[in-house]
Amino acid sequence: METTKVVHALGALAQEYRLALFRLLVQTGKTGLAAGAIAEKLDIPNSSLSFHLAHLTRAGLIRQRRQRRSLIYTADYAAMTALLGYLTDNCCGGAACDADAACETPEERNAA
Amino acid sequence: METTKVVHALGALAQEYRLALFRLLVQTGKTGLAAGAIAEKLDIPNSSLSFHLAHLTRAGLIRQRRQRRSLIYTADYAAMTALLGYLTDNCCGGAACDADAACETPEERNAA
DNA sequence: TCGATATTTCGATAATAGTCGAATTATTAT
DNA sequence: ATAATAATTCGACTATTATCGAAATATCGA
Repeated sequence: METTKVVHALGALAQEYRLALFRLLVQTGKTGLAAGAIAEKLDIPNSSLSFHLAHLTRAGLIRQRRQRRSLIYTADYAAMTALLGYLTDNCCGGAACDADAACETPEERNAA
Repeated sequence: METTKVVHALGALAQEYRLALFRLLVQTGKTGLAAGAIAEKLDIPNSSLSFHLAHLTRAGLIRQRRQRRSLIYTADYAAMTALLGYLTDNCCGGAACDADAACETPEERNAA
């Protein structure tokens, strides 16, 4: 993953609404959610949501498909895996940030 | 790690110079680098670098210490580990993005 | 203390990001 | 075809980000 893509992906997630939106889609899984349903869940105007959806799409983190009148959005897990891969490979390296630490369970992480 | 902090950390890394800067500090390890040395390596004016250093510091990703006349900057590995922990816990979940995938070696990741 | 060195802060400017109502486009049901 | 529904694009605005020279601050050596 080249750094330009990484910067775009990080920028796409670096906003409250977009991070919440992406988490929502990750939780929802491959069935995805329609734009309208997302706008309702996040309590945000449609036009604002469109802006953020476009941002995440440009960054390659989410995908769009049509289902009847609705546009369904889903998280692109592969893109997220690639981003995490880049970060662990290039932005980690200290003793506290090696492969084992990255693979701790959430419980182990909280205990640290 | 609360989402506000996550957003700030992601935003701090979501810029070419800052990502390069953070990677540089990660590579350098706990000995760190003086601001001047960083400016030289990244070929960026001192005042611009200061702006980016402040940004990363505010986000809690780097630390500063004084050594004679120089300010030495180091990566905060724990902060990065916490960020990666949040992302793997909250922004992953699909079959292609589970704990095993996150713990693949770089070689395994490239092969996928 | 005085000059030299290291870095930050200030100030001005250009560019980008975020917000949201209104208008527009696309799709479907009747 | 036409009305209803779903979502995007447009436009106008405000706020934040990025850039960099010049001035200010802090530390050290002689």
